[in-house]
Amino acid sequence: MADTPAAHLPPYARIKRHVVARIESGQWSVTSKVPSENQLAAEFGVSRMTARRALLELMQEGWLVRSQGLGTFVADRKPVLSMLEVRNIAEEIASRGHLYAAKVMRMEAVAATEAVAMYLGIPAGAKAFHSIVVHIDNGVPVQMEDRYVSPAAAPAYLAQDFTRETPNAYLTRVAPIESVEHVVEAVLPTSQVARWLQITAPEACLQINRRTWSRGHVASYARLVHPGSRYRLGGYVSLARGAHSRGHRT
Amino acid sequence: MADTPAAHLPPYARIKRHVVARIESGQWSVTSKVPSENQLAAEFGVSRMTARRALLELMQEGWLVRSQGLGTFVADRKPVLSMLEVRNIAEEIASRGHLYAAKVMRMEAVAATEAVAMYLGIPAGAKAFHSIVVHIDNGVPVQMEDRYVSPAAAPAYLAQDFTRETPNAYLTRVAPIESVEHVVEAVLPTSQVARWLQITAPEACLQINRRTWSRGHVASYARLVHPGSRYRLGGYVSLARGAHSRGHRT
DNA sequence: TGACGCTACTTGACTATACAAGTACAGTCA
DNA sequence: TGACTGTACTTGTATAGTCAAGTAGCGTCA
Repeated sequence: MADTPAAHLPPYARIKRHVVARIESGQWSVTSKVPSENQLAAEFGVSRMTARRALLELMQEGWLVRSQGLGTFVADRKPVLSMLEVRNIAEEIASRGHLYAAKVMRMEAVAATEAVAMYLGIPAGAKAFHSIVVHIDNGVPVQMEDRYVSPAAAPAYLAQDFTRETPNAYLTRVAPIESVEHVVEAVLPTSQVARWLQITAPEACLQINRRTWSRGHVASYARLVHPGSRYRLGGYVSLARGAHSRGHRT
Repeated sequence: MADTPAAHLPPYARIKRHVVARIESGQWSVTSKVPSENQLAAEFGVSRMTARRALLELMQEGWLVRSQGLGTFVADRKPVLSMLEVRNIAEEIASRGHLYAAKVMRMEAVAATEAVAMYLGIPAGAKAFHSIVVHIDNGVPVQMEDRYVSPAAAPAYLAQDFTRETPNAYLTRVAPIESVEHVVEAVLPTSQVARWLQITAPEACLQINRRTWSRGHVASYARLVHPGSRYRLGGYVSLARGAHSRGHRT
């Protein structure tokens, strides 16, 4: 798709089209760096805010991945799914939650941030248990979970470990995914996460925010970063924004 | 969820929290009007662009519905789905595509816009067949489809009708939904659409962009506005942004 | 070697302003 | 009555600048 003549597109849309054309033609391949806001602004003779808007929208649409201080990169995109695939994948996800082994890398009590508190249904600043869990599949780390658990709803087999802070990794089982809150695809792993997942290049990761329930209560709010598994979990089940009466995206 | 103390939230986030709190507490009910950008800016002592950002993000997150010239309204939201529900709904959608009757309200040959051309894989400005289809369920109009069909891929039973422009409504069958391109929920029906769907209040509609295939080619690109059916189609199957090598959101 | 600080560059947040474009409504006029 | 016009208000697009915050790379120094 080449740059076709104007057709009265506003500047920000023209920049979007330009970037999409470069990506689709393969000139800018996956994970390669995209010109910065200032570079695009200069190239198109617009202000930085206009170039910025184009890049932000393309990020939301899944074309790009952005990171403060690093830059903007071409995201890894997946094809549209048929209803049949949706059904099969939903089935698999619903059934295979216990298949992985997992290592808990870190565990500590923290004060819940605004977002975490909202998901857990506790006041902001209240104590929550934070653990970092790396999921292992056939010896390969495929998924990293940044898990927050409300103290009241902590399952028994984990609660004992929360009483002491343990820097050592140990194995635990993984709860099945019961529902998906929402999915954010525009994520670059932090250096820490990249190390855990053995990522070298700036590879676009998948970020899933999910909630699990225990005895009818919200038990945990987790963010998954999940670059290398067979199914890219969240991308397939990205469906619901919002929740019953609480919970949002910020 | 009341307005809890600051916690170093940037202004735009504080406005978002304020609006969400009003919605969740029921002070601002569904489809009721939200303060305008200027009103919020004055109330919070920020510039219009900052208030605007808050409203725009809340729109993307499904809290609000906006329309130029009209204003901003509280959107109708749905609960998070379990994997089980996803499976069931995907199954139903995949199987019930032929259940509806439909009326074609208008049919004419038009020049494809940038977006339509991209979806159909034809050059912008090339001729496409545009029809407006209203779907009937038990005598009630539940869905309106703004359908573009590439002339090369037009199915035989429709092609004959494309040769003549017909202002008269007539019944046709509805092709099953094979896949979903993406879903936009933040939509107010135009006055025309509202009339067809017999909507009186400014009710938030569901907009689905989908593509169907015919003999391996992209046959049509349709936008569905879908307020009243039992399952709110797109909201449940909103999953894939982007496509194989073409197609985007703008 | 390792810790530190500096610089250059990136995105994030925000201001204040301007004009364009779409909607609703009241008023005018044939 | 019906068509038209102007006004007020809304969101959409864009500018040009500021400062904050995060990252990488370099050199310095103990």
